[in-house]
Amino acid sequence: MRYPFKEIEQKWQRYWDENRTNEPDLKKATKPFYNLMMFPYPSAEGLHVGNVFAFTGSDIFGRTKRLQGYDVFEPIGFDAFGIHSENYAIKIRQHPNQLIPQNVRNFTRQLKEIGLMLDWSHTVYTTDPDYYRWTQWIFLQMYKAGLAYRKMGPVNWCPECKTVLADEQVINGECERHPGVRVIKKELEQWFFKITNYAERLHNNLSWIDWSETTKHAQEVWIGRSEGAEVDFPVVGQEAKVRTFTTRMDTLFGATYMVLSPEHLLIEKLTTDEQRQAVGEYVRDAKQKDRLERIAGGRDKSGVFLGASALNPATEETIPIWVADYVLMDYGTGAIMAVPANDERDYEFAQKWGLPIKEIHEPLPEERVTGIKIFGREGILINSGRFNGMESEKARDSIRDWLGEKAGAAKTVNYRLRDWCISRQRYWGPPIPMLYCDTCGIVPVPEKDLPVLLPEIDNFLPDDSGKSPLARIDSWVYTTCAKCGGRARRETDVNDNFLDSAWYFLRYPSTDHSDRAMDPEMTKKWLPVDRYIGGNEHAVLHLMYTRFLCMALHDMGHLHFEEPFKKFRAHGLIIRDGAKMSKSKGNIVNPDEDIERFGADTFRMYLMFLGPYQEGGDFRESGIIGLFRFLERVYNLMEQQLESGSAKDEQLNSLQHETVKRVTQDIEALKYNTAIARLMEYVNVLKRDKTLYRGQVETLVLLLAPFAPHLAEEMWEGLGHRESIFRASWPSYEESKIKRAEVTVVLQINGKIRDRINVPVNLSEEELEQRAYSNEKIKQHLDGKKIKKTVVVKNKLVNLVT
RNA sequence: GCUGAAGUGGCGGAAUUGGCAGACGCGCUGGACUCAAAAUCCAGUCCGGCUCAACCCCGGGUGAGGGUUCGACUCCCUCCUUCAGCACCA
Repeated sequence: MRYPFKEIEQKWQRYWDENRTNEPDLKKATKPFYNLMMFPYPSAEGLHVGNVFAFTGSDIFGRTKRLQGYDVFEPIGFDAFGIHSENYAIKIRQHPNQLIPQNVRNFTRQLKEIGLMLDWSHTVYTTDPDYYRWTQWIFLQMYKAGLAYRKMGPVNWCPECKTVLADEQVINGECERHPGVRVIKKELEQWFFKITNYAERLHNNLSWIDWSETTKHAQEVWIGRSEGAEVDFPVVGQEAKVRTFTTRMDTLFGATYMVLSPEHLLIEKLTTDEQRQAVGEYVRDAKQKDRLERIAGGRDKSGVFLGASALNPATEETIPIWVADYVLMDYGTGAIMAVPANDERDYEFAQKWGLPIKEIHEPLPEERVTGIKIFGREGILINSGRFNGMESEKARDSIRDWLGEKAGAAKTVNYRLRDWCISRQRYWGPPIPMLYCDTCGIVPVPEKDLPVLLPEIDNFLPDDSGKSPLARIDSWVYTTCAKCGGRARRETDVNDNFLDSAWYFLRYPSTDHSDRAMDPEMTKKWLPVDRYIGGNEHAVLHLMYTRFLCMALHDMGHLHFEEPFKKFRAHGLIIRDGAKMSKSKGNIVNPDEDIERFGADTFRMYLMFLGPYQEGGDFRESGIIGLFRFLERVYNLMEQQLESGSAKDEQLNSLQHETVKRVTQDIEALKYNTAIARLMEYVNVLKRDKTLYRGQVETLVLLLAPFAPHLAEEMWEGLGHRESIFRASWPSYEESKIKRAEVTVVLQINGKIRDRINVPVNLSEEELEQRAYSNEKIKQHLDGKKIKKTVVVKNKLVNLVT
């Protein structure tokens, strides 16, 4: 019989909708389980296979938890503000106000067709004033807590789009939408969040949060903690000192020159008259170049001598001070002591400009032989005065202590992490709720006046003024000061889209509460999130901002936890034609067609069968048919007569228990591919057998339910049940029933398999050995050779060594 | 360049973590059903040798080379390749 997936899927999707089976009672729930998936941004193209893969994997987990007796809350929302959506609107010349609702409708249809166990009664739309008023409220809390501040900062600017770009839209220094167009740096006054205040905690908590290792590693690198010390270098003939940061205090005796970053404040003061012109030109040039350009220019070490010199506090030698753009102002102190003998960059610079290179480590044997220099290494100190002969690692502390306070030598920790630039000179986002008053200065919009509504304007196109399109609407910009009642201007920038998405999951349980962002009772009950599954592309953006925001809100007393997710697991990527599936690669596959042809259940299972969920898989349509056949075979089990109870045959019974065990474990480990393989093996055996028992089929249908929920419901009903299968409970297994009477034991000679024998379980080692000796094939292959040693592993093998 | 992950049939991928390599699925081959095709069902499918053929039997085999071990896809060393992330962070 043909498997009528279309009717089945429509029928059960309607059933779930009408009976609200996917909506747990958030207040009354006794075993809450918050199963979160990363909400999508509703692109015009609709969901692609990568999204479906991500959502399905999360849904299978949630559905399993549901069957295991939890009150599973699986909400969804739309990350509909932001540059992605806006750029598309610009491209097709449609207003985002119209475009976004269309896209959301399309996404909603697709999400429902996949058969996800989503609770649509707590949906969040970031573009909804009822949501973004609280995004703005969060901004105000950050401001109150001193975590939001204004400063001049560089932004990515695409001259072609005439607009600011988000970092992730800059690919190798070029605009995502205009390949070949170099993104430039523009200095604008921006709002920043002080994420760096939390660098240490963000780093330290990584040691205990239960996240995918790959994600934690990415965050660790991004935060970039490094321990070191600061040292002052006195300037020769002047009052000034140059403070540097180093992780390698042990190399201090090898510091033969110094370098200041082009933005360093001391440059002006230290530059001599002879060098003033050259230095001025260099600095001006360097400042115009953005970071990407500096990198794009290769690792060519440009620089200019300031004319001034400093005293190396260890050697008391005079060393020249240079300015060069390979030193960055926003890391450490913006100045370095250069040790060309142990640092590759310093070495390149010294080579180019003829600066002295002083060895401070005993050369390694391989360096002596090959003549290849190895940088950044540890060793025994030489040319280092009283520290000669000391191991470099030890010398770090010793030299620092020796220099002591006179040289300002103090232990410090530096982080790579930079403050989060929140401002966007764009239209499609929540306006930053700030006012500028001529008399009062910066004034936050009072909370009672929120939301600051995003005005509906026809011309939302960005221009090259460096200001948001909102700045063009005088009637909106000019308002009264909340403090003095005088004339004030509004902040015209909107906030970064990542702020919208940094707290959406905090809102889901509280969507019924319009008087506050997070209802305390609901928050206490449902948060932190039990399980979060999403893509690793957000490892250092969304997932970092989210952690930061939770810590900040925790410290302000709004949350009872500081880490938002009890468990986070990163899923893998869907590969197609050898590349990650993405719009820019042009290898996107829309799931609609496959779902139309084979049904959602088949499609879900196919995606999960591609490979281990946490590693992703290679998408090609050719394999879908296999899963369709499988479900059809399962469906056709319904035609057979069922005997009541469970299988009488011990082997079959054992297989059933084993299948339950392995499927349960595989799902817990997100190994959906092997879980499905187990189900197939089980079905293959059921098909082979003439008598089918009700217990066997019910078990199968339950195990299948997370993967193919529609078919499972249909069959569950066919088995005579009145309620949704998701009100039933997950099958259990008994370890004792899995044990079989017989096992196959391998007989080897010198590790080569010569025969396999079936023996009773737990047969003694002595007995196994005897059986091996008396085995015909073993005798043949031994050919009279003497046995030196016998290795016996119970229930597994006997290996004879000759 | 640095960091991380991974290399297994024609393809996607399994292997209880040192103990039967290739589960499961796709594809392919042969057969059944059919006037025929599709669909479905059954059988076979790592490579090579032996064999008229099949079964058996024998040898080889998890990117390459070496090592540890009674025994290595699994552990160690060297190298190659692919993917992902970071990229002058002192």
